[in-house]
Amino acid sequence: MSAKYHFLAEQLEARIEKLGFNAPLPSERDLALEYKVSRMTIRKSIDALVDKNKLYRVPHVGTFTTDKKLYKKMDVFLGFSREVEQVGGTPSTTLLEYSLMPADERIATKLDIEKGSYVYRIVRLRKKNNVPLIIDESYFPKDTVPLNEKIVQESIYQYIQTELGLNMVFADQKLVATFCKAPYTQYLEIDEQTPVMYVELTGYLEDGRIFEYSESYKNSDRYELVIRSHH
Amino acid sequence: MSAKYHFLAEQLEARIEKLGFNAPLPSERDLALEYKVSRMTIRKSIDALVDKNKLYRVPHVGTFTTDKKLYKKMDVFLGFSREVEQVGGTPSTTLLEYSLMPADERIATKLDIEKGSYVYRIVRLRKKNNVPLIIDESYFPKDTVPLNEKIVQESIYQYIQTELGLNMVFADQKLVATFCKAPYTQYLEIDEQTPVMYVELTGYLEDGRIFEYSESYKNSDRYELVIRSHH
DNA sequence: ACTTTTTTTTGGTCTAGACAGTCTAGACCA
DNA sequence: TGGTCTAGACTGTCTAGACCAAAAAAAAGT
Repeated sequence: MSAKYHFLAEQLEARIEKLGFNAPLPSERDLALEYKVSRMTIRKSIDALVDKNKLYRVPHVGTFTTDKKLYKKMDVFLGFSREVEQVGGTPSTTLLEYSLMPADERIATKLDIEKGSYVYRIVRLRKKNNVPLIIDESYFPKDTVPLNEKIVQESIYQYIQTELGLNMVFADQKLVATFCKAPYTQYLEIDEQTPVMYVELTGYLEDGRIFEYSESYKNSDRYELVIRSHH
Repeated sequence: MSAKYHFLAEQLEARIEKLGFNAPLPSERDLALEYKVSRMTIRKSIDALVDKNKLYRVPHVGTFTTDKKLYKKMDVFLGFSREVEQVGGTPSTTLLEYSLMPADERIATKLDIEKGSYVYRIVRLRKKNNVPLIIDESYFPKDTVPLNEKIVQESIYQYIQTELGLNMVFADQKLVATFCKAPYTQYLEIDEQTPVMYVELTGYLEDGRIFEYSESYKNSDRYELVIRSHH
């Protein structure tokens, strides 16, 4: 973690924030001089930021900050609260259930763990501006993601990334249009003839372990699911 | 394109194919000697393959070929036919409409082109094993993607990639659960009370141009939409 | 004022070293 | 048998140069 290029990338990222869109970065040679590192090192920092879509290169011309219009973020890994905040709404969550339980056959399979090992089961109602949007049933394996009620009421995703230092790399989502499961219609304030999006999400870590499996019902009248797929 | 590391990456990729899963690659130093390049160069080749999920590194131990079980492909950019073939089904397509027309306000906005410039409108019914799954309304801008009826009846995506040499980099999909639009229920062989997935897809090229906008109704009883999102 | 030529700047690639931190296997010792 | 030390192998990081081709800027010529 004490890698020089990593530190430089953070420095540059802070600098980029102030530059606005499509602003030119100093040349690689100048930056190398300024930070007193070799050009290869500053290049590795820039490479990292290009990967993160913070910068783009134009050969023989220069390196520039990203045009946000084109590459605005749509990130499954933000978590619900940040997602809602990004579009200027006020998120709120009602914790309907929080328990530690042994995984049954089905959940063990979904999380790729031993049957009987402990998992957290979390059921949440998520609202935007007090309008109910989503019901979530989430499962986290205790061995990989040790939780407590305080964390659950804040941001689980942020905890996984910053506190546990785990790298969430991708998520598979299975999407089906259906009707809402019986006990949940009242929470979403819909009737049983309203179509909803049913989504099964499996979240993977860098090393291939699954850190989350969730099933959710999303109110399609009020919530549009937007997903970006990269090639 | 004549970059040495790029060439090496291709050589290595061919080599990897023969190695099987989780097989160790020779050490970076050995590879550098073998191919008569510096270690930094062979590293850049390996980095590229790590990005492509063909290899993974274990610090201080070695570099290994990927475990395919974990990283199987799920690619929006395959197109419907290949997608169905991958799961062992037989795809078929009925071309319901094929026309060249000037873009109206709405379509021009979606494709980010001038109103009135020409677009292809293609409506297709897609089946798997003769079971109707999807109705697609697709729009392609003529300037970017010149089509003809023969191409439409084969694979548009393959044509874009191999014939036109365009690089499709990502697609945004907006997903909503709803009921099927009136004239299409008969094609999908469902009634108007069956929930379907309504998907708006916008496909982007490397340079930011939009090569496709489509609206589709997917029969959720028979077709599960699976999407992988990367961080 | 305009065009052409030359020079400079830029990112892209590549080299041949170097040191640090980690893991393994074998030697050695208690 | 079990613990410790050590030498070697490995990836990760970093350096200080170098050359290339394309773009841009500057200079020169008309």
